[in-house]
Amino acid sequence: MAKVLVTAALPCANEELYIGRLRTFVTADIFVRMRRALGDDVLFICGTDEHCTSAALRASSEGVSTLEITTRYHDLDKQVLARAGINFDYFGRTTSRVHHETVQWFFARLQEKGAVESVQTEENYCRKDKRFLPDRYVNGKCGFCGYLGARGDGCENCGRMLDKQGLLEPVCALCGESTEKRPTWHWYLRLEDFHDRIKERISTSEPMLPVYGQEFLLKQFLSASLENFSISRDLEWGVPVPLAGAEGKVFSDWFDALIGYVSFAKEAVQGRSGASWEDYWKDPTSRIVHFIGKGFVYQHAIFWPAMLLGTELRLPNSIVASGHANLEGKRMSKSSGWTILAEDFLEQFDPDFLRYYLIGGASLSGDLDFKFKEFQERVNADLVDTLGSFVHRALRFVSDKFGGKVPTPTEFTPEDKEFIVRVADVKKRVIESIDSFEFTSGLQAIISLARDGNNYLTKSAPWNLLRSDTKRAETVIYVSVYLARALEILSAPYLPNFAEKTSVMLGASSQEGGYGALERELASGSVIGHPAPPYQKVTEQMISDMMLRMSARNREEVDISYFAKLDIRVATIVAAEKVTDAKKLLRLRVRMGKETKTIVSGIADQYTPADLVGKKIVVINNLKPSRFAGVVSQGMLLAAEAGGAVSILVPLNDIEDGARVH
RNA sequence: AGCGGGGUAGGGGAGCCUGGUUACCCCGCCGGGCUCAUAACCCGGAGGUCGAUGGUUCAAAUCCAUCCCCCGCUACCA
Repeated sequence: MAKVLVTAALPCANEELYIGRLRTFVTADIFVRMRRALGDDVLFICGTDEHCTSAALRASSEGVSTLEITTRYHDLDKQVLARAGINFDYFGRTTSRVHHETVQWFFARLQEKGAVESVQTEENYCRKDKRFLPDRYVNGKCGFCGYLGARGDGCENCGRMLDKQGLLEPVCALCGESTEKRPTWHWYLRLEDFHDRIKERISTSEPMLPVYGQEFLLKQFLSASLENFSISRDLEWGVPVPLAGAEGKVFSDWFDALIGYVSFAKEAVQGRSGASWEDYWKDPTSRIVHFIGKGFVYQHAIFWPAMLLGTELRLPNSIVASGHANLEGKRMSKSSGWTILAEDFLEQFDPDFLRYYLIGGASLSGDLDFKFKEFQERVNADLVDTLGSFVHRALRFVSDKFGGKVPTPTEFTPEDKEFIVRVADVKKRVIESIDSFEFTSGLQAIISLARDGNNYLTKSAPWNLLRSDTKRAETVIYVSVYLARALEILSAPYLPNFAEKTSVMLGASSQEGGYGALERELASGSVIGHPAPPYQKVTEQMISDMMLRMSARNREEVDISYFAKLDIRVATIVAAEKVTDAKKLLRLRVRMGKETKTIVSGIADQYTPADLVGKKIVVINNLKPSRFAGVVSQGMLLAAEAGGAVSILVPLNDIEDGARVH
C-alpha cells in the first residue's frame, strides 16, 4: 500500500480563516479522499503556526498572553476546518514540545553540516521598550507608494515586500516611538550552497510544482544566485535557539513553521503501532505532497528543500499552489472588511457549496473571483437542480412506487449498459483530474453524469411505463438507482456532504467505501432510506443574510463623506402585507413626502402587518433595488437586532415624512 | 522592467501542447415538451470575423512573428 503524506499550509494562529484561504485546504482534502478511495495509506496533517509575530502583537495589544491568543485561534480554525469537511488525521500546534525539539534538531543538523552561519547585522531597536523590533514590530511609511500604515515586512497598500531600506520613518509598533539601529547578530541559512542541488533536482525530477511548472521555478528563482536567509530573531516568542550565548533569540517563524510538516507527522503517528514519521520523511518510496497558497511558492520550492537537503530528509514530490480569491472583483482584505469569513459562510451554506464553488470556477493557479450571484446560480443549477434533483427523483420513485425497495431489472437495453461504461469513464476522469491537481474536469464530469441521468429518466418516463410495461419501469429505476449510487461514490472526494446524505438514503449499502463498490452489483430488493432532497437552494434571503454577516464583522472606520452617501429618511408605513411563499418577508408601502415606495423586509416573524400600518419608521432611500421572493424592494428599513430579537427604529418625536436623517 | 498566466456568443469556462467534418459546455434569452422531482426535469432555437495584424500550410482558435489589453509573481506578504 502506497504511503502518502499530505500537508496543507499552516494557518497563522492570529486571525479567522476566510473563504479564499480554504481553497488550499479543500484541494488537499479532495486529493486525500480520492487517494484513500483508491486504497492508499494517506496521512493528512496540518496545524496552526503559533509563533507568527502578528499573534504576539495582538496579544500585547489585547493585554493577554500570546498562548492565549494562539489557543483561541487554534481552536477556532480547527473547528472551522472540520465544518468545511476537511478531514485531517492530525491538526497540531507549533507550540508543542515535539515541535520545539524537532526545530532544534533541524538547526543542530544544519549547523553540523555547515549549512548555517551567524552574521553581524543591524536591526531596528526601540529604546523605550528596550527591545529589537523584527518584522511586524515596526511600522512606517512605504518606500514605494508612500503608504503610512506599512509594516516591517511589507506594505498592505501596494502589496510590496519591504526590507530595512524599504520602510521609511520606522516607529515601534508597540509604543509608537521612533526607532534606532543597533548592532546584533543572526543565524542565516546558506541557501546559495544548495543552489545547484535544488536546480538539478527540479530540472530532472517530476515537476514539484504542477501548477506553475518547472520552468517557472528555474527562471523565476534559480536563474540568479540565491540570497542567504535569516532564520533567527531577537524575540521572546518562538522556539529558542538552543545555544549558549544565544539567549533572547528565537527561530524565525518561517523556519519554524515549515518544520511543522515533520513534527506534526511525528505527533500524528505517536502511539500507532508499526508507524513512524520516518516512513514518510526518509523512505524514498513514500510520497509527499504539499498544498500551499501561491504566495508561499518560494518558501516551499527553494527554502524548504534546502532545509531538507541539509538535514538529509527527503524532498517533497509535489507542491500544489492555489491562487487567491477576490470578492466581486476586488482583492479580499481583512483590514477593510472586504472579506468573507469561512466561519460565517459555513454557518449560512452547506460546506459542499463552498467546495464546489472554490473548485469548479477558475483554474487552480488563477485567482478566483467570488461573486455572490454566480455562486448562487452555479450552486443552484449544478448541485441542487441537477445532481441533488436526480438522486431525489430516482429514490423518491423507489419510495413512492416500489414501496422503498430497489426493483429487480429484467433486460438491459444498450442504453442501460452504456451507463456502466459512462460510470467507469467518469471514474477515470475524476482520478486523472485530481491526480493532476487540476480538479475541475472531474467535478464537471460528475455533474454531467447527473445531467445524463435526468435525461434518461425523462426520456424513459417510468411513470408512464408503470401503466404499460412494469418490467421496463423496474429496469429503468434500477439503472437510475445504480447511477445515484455511482454519483455518491464518485462525488465523495469533492462533495462529502452530498455523498454522506445519499449514502444514508441508499440504505448505506455502499458504506464499505472506495471505488470497489462501483464494481459490485446493486442489490435488488434492498430497502432504501427516506428520500429527501440532499440540498436546499441558495435563496436571495440567504445571500443578503450573508452580506449582513459580513458588514457586522466590519469594524472599519469611515469618514463623514462615506456616511453622507446614504439617503436616510423618515417614512410612514401606509400598507403592509405578507409576501406569499416567503416565511419571513413583509411587503411594505412606505410614504416619504410625495414619494411612495415598496420595501420588502424580513420581519414577518416579529411583526404582523397590523402592528406596522401608520407607524413612522426610518428607511435607507437610495439602496440599490433588490428582488426578494419575486418582489422588488426599493429600500431598506432600519431595525436593531440582537440574538434573534428585533426592534424597528422609530423617530422619538413626530416629524414629517421624508425628513432627512443624519 | 523581468518572468509567468490570460484575452473564445450577454456572463462564466473547455478546446490550443499532438493544426482538419456544422468551435464544445454551463448560466441567461426565445420557443416547445413532460409532470416522477425543490417553479424541478427534458428537447429545439437565436447569438461568435475564437484580442489585432501579418506569416507558415491544401487547411489555424490551434503553429510562427509583431503589436494591443488584462491579471499575477518577483525571494523571509506564516
